[in-house]
Amino acid sequence: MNAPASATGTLNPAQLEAVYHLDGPCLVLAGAGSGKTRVITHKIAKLLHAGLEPRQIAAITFTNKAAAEMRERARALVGPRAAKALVISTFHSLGVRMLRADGERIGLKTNFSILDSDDVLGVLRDCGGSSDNALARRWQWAISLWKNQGLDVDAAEAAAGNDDERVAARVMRRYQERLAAYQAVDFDDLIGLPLAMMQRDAEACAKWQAMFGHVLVDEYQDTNAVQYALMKALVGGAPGAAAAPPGRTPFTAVGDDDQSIYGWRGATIENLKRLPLDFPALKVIALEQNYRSTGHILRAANAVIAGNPKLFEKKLWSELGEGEPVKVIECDSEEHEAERVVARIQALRGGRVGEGGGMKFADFAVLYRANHQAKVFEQKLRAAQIPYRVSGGQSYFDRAEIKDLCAWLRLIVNNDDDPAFLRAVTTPKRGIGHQTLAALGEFAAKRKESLFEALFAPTLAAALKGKAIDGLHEFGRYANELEHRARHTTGGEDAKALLLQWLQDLRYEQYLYDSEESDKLAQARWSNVLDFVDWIARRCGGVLTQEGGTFETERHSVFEVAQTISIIISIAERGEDSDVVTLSTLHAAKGLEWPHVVLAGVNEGSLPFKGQEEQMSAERLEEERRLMYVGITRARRTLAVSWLKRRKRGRETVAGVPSRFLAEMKLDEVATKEDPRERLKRLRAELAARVQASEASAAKAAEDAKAGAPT
DNA sequence: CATACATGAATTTTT
DNA sequence: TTCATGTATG
Repeated sequence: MNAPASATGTLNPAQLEAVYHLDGPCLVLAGAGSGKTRVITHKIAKLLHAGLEPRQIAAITFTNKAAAEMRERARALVGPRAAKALVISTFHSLGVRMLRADGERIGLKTNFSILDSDDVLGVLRDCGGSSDNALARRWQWAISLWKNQGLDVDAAEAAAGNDDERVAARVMRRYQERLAAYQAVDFDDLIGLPLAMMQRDAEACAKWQAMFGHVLVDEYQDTNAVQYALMKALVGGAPGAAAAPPGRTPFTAVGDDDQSIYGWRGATIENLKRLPLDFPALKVIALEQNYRSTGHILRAANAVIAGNPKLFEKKLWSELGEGEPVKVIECDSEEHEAERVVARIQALRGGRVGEGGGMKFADFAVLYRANHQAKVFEQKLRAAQIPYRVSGGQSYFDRAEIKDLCAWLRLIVNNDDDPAFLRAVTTPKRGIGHQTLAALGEFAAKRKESLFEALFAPTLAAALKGKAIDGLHEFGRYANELEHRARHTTGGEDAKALLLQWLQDLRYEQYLYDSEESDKLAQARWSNVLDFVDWIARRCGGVLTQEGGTFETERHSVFEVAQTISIIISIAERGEDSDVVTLSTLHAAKGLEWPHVVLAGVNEGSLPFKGQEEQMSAERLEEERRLMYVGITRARRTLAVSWLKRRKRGRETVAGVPSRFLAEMKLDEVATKEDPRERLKRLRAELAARVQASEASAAKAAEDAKAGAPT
């Protein structure tokens, strides 16, 4: 989140009103760039002054990144001690916290596992008796949406409208049984189960309602039905009741209905509509002054969003002056588009256009509707030797080698975590094949035990051959030993020694070289593994050397760190300090800003997106329009919008039509063709770049990209 | 059983 | 164009 221009001093009247409304329910409609995070952090400071303890203030976000940034911003205001104690977390981590503390009240062991979506997919294939990944993914999708709507298995069955959904509901029933047996929960359960706990257990409900003196919810427009219910439960509104009594705990919901772009994953604008009804005392405050963008940009944004029906009246304005007009770029093809965008970046950096001279690469972003659009830009940027980063690229923790190691850690923490067991027992290969595992699985299922428990059953000998049993026992013995050792490490050095010993025991490095065809790839993966070890060791704490001296941080055992692994996993540093151009989807760009933004591929069919033979509903179109609005409002100083005259669809190339949103921006300018002189200059520069970028460096870049190394 | 080739389908994403 | 799944062949 960004320090708005007014960061130095005072809050504007609307912001002040939001900050000072401490005692009742409050909805802050924060337009794009209106200083939303400032309001939240100042309100936190105000609440502390008013006498609340830091631990009584909960600020809930959607991503770990947003939570980390908010804590950082709060720290600047209230100091490190208070900031550390504030409960700033995602819905999901708050859920984990509640379940680890009190999950036993609803029959969940305190060391339950959290399945990631790959695990879930595997379990679903199993439950549905299908090896079809696409089918399992559809089930996963359907089940997740049901859970997000607060439906249990019975309700889902009732809601299923067609045969596919009925099958999905049946799979869901077996899936839920399986989760219970594993003592595992999925991501959706991290919201749903704490809610269920509060609804079913009056004591737990009272405890958690008493926990917080004020609850703040960021990006409120992105909440789904279950998240809203959980929030209501926490602040003391009767969850799910038709006419909820007013809440006892004051809260602040901060959001922008015009930036609601996650309807497709269950977020519902109903939550905004219902807030004033569920909380009649609700104070609604709109933040309309924008501290980010210039007049031309803001006017285009307002013009586009005016095409949507309004929930709350709100119009952005700015004192930053008119700035540069929005530029429309008309392109022959995707390649042409990428080349022109690259030329624009180079021109602005060289200071040739307007007042935008001397910019860094990090001042630029290219935003698009779908991930695949990044590809051409990557090519052209590489050819021009411009460093870049692609949003939503494969995360460090999605990599196979990291997941392998995580599976081991999960198994140590929770022996009943069968997906983790299956992954750990087969990586590296230790002569335990699927025959053996199938037999073990059957045996365990019959006894209603987890695989790990079944491992040591004396009667297992009847079901399996001696050699297989020996292998399994050896594995089990080693896992137990590792668990024991992991519980008794103290601090980072100790942890590192243990983890390296473990990797050696597994012969994991050898395994990588054996399973990867090129040594170079194996090397890259091994270095990921070592990074992972360091990362865990750091989290285990101990003596830390930093600029300004050494610090002693709290020490944790490897076991303790492993317990939190799947939830903290995505906090990992993503190296955001380097000077690179950003390529990002519009969705991933929400909440960010850049001085110079290009919206690429703004064509009918792409934005608004339309699947083949899809009938576009009004709601769908409105969400696409909000997406366009989000894109426009990312820009501080210049905005360019490009569209394609020829567009690829599948194999064939079809005529491209500029997006209706382009007309809706009501730009005075006519679409600009490329100036012939500019074109010549560009082509010349490109030729030079192409000569310069030797084959070798291109090959290296390709190799790096393949190995997943950051550029 | 494993590899080679053909065919078909292609949003958005966090936890 | 690419990726993944399906079919045919050795």
